[in-house]
Amino acid sequence: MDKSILNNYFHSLFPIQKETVMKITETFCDFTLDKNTTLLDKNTISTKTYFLEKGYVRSYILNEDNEIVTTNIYSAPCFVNDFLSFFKKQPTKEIYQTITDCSFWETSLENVQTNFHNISEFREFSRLLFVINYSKLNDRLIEMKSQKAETRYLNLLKQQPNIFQNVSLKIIASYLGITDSTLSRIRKEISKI
Amino acid sequence: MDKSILNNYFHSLFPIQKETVMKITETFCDFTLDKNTTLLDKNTISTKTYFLEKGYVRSYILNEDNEIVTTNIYSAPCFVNDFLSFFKKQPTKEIYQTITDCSFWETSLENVQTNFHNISEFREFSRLLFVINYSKLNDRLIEMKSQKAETRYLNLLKQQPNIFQNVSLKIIASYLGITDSTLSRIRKEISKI
DNA sequence: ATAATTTCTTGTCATTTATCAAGTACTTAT
DNA sequence: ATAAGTACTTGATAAATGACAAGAAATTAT
Repeated sequence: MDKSILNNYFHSLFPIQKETVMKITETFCDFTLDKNTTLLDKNTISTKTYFLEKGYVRSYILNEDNEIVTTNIYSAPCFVNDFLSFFKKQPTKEIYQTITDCSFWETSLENVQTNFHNISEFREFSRLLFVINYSKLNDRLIEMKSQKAETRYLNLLKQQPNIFQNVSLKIIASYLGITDSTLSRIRKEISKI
Repeated sequence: MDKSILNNYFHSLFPIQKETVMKITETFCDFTLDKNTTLLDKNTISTKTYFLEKGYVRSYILNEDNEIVTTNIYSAPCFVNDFLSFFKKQPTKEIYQTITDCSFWETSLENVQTNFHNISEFREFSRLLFVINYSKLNDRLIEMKSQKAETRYLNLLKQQPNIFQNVSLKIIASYLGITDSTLSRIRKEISKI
């Protein structure tokens, strides 16, 4: 039950006292999942918030033709949450699945609420997480609209090279919004130079 | 100084007492802007949060070739915010500009902070706004990755028909991530049927 | 160790969308 | 009222990406 990675995550984002963090993470419980295991299924209501301590997770949807569209790739350490489902108790549209063996910490909405309303630093932290996540998503949408596939690939390679060591090209292609054949061709073209 | 639209916006999203809303919006001040006016410029730090009471606003970035990429279209009533700039005091990447004549309410970060830490209903409301905005953005990214331009156009037409009465096709095309000629051809194709 | 499955690559061809350029229809400013 | 600018459309052509299929390489299961 070593909570150092979880606790350090709070410190890394926000100036906050050691005791406050310990109080916040007091209710977190740990568990592990093997690779290719569902963390949170489609059409369920997420009752927990998850902190990914180690490993890689992705979220995806199935489109009309039942093809997988990867919506996000999470690489530890980070929180993994379906905000709409967790905070508004709505059924998930996406499926969350481990890509590698993973270790997590989890806590309930009830505990989050207690902390949110009683610990001002946790409120600030929560809001900061939203701001950061929103901003990242916004950047991805801008990139998706204004850059071609090759540029998006090169950006990802630069910004998250670790993903390429741990996630299959099939998943990465789907995350970039292209087919795996197109990704393969892009990589071939780049390797020529 | 009729705050009814502003106040009603709170009630429409969240069960909350009349008195609480009045306390929250007490510090909001109103102002108007003519069409095609900059609300928040690039590379500035947003010191206010804005509520759009009437009119249409868009945010956009200029890409490498100095072409406009419309990132969002806001139609009243709604909050208009650059979260990263407002909450993390970072310079804006986007430019926020009125599309039509607009009326706004604004308040400072200081006031938001006071409410956030003192009024539990405001905390819940703030978080709800984040959850909703995040979820909308996520849906747009999924659509952008998995649907072709014609489908994205038809979805927008269905979900926000009012935009088409108030925003030029040039801006709508840029919002949809396509050129205005492509949008023109899509509309021609659809009108044939 | 072998078979089965999945991932990755590559070829051919089709579809979607962009680019550039020109013309018409509106709006806005003087 | 006229000129200037902007929005919208359309044509011809090019670029980006997808669809489908087949084979090679890697991984997983038995």
